[in-house]
Amino acid sequence: MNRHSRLHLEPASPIPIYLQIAEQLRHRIAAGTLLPDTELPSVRALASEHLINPNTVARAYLELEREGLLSKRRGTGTYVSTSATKLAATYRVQAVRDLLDKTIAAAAEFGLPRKQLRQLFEDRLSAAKEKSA
Amino acid sequence: MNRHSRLHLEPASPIPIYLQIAEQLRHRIAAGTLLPDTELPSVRALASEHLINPNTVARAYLELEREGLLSKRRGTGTYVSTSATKLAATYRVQAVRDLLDKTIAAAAEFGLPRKQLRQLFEDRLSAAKEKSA
DNA sequence: GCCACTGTATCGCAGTATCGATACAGTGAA
DNA sequence: TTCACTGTATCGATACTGCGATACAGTGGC
Repeated sequence: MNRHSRLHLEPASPIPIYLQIAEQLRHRIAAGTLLPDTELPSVRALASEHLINPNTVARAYLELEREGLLSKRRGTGTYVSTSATKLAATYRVQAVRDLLDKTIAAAAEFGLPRKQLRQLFEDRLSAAKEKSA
Repeated sequence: MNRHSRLHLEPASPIPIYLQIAEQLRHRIAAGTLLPDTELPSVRALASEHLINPNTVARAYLELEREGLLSKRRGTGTYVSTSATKLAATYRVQAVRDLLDKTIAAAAEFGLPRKQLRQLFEDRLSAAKEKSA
């Protein structure tokens, strides 16, 4: 089994643990840190490492399996699926697309002109740039 | 009491009733359909009209009071506050701003280049335009 | 076959949120 | 003061969610 750097889990967070796990694995897959066909830690191994329940890990794995990022074989283990890297990227683009649609819908719904929405978008983009710099 | 067109409530919706009420009132206030200083239906009146509990209406009113859109006087009634129209508008702009920030953060977090994000934004904007046309 | 490892299914507990029933409290006109 | 109207506070039923304990089931090396 490969060496994985520990996940960063916050039990006190309002975000459920299984979603924290899923998101961090998704991120690593998209970033190429977790390569296709890599074997993941067993649900028990990851669970005991983080002092949580194996089912909680299983639930995270299930999420990612549904997204096509992981493939599981009972009795054998859980693996990053072959096409995962590309999939994870498109999955994340889709997430951004959804957020954009939601934003645009919210703006349209109360009659914010397209021009102002564009302006706002550019504003926030610069604001984000400032912060990161 | 003024004549208000009925709210459209869906008890089966996953969105809580009190939020449905709040959102629709917010919308009417921002749109100028509900003018400042207008008296709203009493919690009991609105509740019995929609066959729900007065407390559910009260909770919606409470939300809007916190946002400064309504002002309540026990024993007297609930009124659209004087500066509500402007407030509601800024409230909604803020909502869009928050969504934009969330979107930009999501894009940045997995390294989507600004250029592509802009492209995506324009894409979705046109897509929305198509749909509305 | 045996055994130690995989993932999975079932059950129950605890925390939380929505909403209703009901009782409480303030206001103002008669 | 009285009464009919306002909003408010309290309590409980119900549903849902996250997650743990525990038992079940498949796989492969010995």
